[in-house]
Amino acid sequence: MDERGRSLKNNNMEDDTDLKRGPWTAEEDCKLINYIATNGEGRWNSLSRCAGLQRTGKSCRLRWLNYLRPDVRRGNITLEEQLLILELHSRWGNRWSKIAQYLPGRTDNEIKNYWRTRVQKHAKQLKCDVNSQQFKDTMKYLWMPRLVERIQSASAAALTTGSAATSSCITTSNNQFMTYDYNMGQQSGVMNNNDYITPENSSVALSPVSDLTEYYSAPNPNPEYYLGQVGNSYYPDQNLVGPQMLPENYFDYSRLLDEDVPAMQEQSNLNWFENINGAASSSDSLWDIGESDEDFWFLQQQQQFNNNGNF
DNA sequence: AACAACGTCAACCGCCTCCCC
DNA sequence: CGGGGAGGCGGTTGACGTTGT
Repeated sequence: MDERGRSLKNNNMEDDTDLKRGPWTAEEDCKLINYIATNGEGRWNSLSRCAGLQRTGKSCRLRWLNYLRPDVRRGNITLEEQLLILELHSRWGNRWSKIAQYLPGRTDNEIKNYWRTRVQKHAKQLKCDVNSQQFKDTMKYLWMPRLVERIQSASAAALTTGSAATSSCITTSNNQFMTYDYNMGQQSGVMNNNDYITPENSSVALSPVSDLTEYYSAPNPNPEYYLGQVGNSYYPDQNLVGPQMLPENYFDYSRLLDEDVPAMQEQSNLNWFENINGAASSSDSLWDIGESDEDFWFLQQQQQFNNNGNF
């Protein structure tokens, strides 16, 4: 037992002096993987014993679900995923496991961590409570449209390079993306994550401070108008930017229904989101919400809101 | 170079629900 | 029906890495 494990509190299990806690070793991982590969998962307490692991059943379950499962996705939360998390959280609040159902390969823990580290950080910067109406409005009318704008810009950039309309991407285990041609039904190329679009190499200019008037010159006072009532959410004036402007395989998450989940889960091995809009998944550190220019942008917009009483 | 502050995320805790006997 | 075990969930912690001073 390591120092960390030794220092942790007893969790009220029956005589658990032999139970190990703290970080998992490669050997333990190996035991767990091999056992589940042979016998399947479930019955975690007996699984732990039979696999020769000195861990609680809960610990085994958590390690498997959050880390060792073959379809667990690792790495940056994409723009689409960020948008979906914001949208679903606005509907369901901290129902992390429910939200995670809509993000194949992502765990509730990962989404929860994302929310706490990124989203709550913004609330803190804006000096408002993450559950306040003010912050919800900021998300709904600023952050989410901004994400949509960035997704679109990335898609448009990909279109000009001829890679997005009929192709999608599948993440490989070594952090490469196979472009996949729907029409041809075959792998059409491989590129490294680093090849993805960034503000530096994009052929489409993306202003660091977006022009909100393009979308929001006359905001509809009814929030439902932006949340699922229009074909594609967040585009109140479809003459300006509407569904017809979007790539044909762009995902309209306003259509998400509970019954979609099983089918989405079936697709999880193909990394569903990258399939929807591969090039827009260029969510590296330069594009992620949370970078300093984005922070500045939000603060600026928030200040404007405070002055005018609207966006 | 050293230290502090901050961010990330794996892992744990405690409570709740479900299900079996 | 109810007691108890197992599993699931949301909240929290703390080690470790990164960034700033």
